[in-house]
Amino acid sequence: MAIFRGEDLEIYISKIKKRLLEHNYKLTPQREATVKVLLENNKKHLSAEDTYFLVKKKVPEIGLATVYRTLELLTDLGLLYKLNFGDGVSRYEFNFDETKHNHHHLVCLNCGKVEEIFEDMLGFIEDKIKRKYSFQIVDHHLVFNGFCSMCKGNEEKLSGEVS
Amino acid sequence: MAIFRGEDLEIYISKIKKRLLEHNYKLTPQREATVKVLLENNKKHLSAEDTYFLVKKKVPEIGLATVYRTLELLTDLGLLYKLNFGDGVSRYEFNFDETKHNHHHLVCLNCGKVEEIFEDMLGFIEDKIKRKYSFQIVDHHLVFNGFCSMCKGNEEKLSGEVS
DNA sequence: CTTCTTGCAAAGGTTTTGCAACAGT
DNA sequence: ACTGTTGCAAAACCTTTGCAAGAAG
Repeated sequence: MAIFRGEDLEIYISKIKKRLLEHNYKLTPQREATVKVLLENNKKHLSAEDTYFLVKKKVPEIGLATVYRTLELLTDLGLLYKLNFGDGVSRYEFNFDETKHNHHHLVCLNCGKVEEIFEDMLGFIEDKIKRKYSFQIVDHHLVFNGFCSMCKGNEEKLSGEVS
Repeated sequence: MAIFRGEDLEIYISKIKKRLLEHNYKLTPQREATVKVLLENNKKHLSAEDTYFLVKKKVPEIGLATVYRTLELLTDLGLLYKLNFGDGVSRYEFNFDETKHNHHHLVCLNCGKVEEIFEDMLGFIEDKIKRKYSFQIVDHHLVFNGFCSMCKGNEEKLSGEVS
């Protein structure tokens, strides 16, 4: 998925505006700035506070609560995906193909880096689950924890640690 | 994985005691009661507070902080697995086979029920990730969101909701 | 003794909410 | 006017931490 800038960004924002209007919500300057920040930094999995500080550069008077409310709104509309990597904060990324959230995350236990991989390898698993458990799958969330290529080899000094 | 009670429970607790002692920790009455509660309710994915109230029945004077500290300790020792279903609290379950966390969760978007499925279907995916991304996998966490067999058919009245 | 452990209370950090003011239609 | 939206501050919420007292070897 390409990074959004320039015209692409404007096109995507107008799509979002349309979607908001369909639900009787407005694309206010605060919301637009938030959306832009999220689109421009989509691979960084921004937290609410990350987003807040970046939006503040565009709209200095914005409040943190507004960012939270915008994130919640966009998530409820299915435009954003709320992620949790276990670090105590929710992180967000755009859900470009709203029907399928077909990528996964590799979270390094040492440096904390989050790498995205864009392969939906779960098709056959989903089919099996649908059949076997009568469960209608809407989305999935797959996280692999381990050691990234840079940190590999350092895990010995970590594995024995107990808090 | 069988539910633990009676003798099985005692055997498992003595294993845990041994593990704690290896790391110079004691199996105090508070810790033992916490472990018992977790073992007796392992399928319920208890939160810290859930656990606290259940432990309080056995050891009324226990404090919430002690439960948190016990959960952290057991998690650090690899005996517990800390789960996050996106509802704002951490939940815990025993990690019986400590080498592999090979089951997944089906979380219903309507009733919130969490169903466990005990199939590790990710072997070939892990192999691919190891090769392609030079990522050393330690664990994985797979959650499917959707509608359980009981709630299927009710999703229409939910899908349009916005907060 | 010495070290680990506990309970309580306080603090920490993230997220939500109440409310009066504001904006757009 | 009416409804949605905002910023601020306060509250709510989960979790962690400081500390003096307690327990165990």
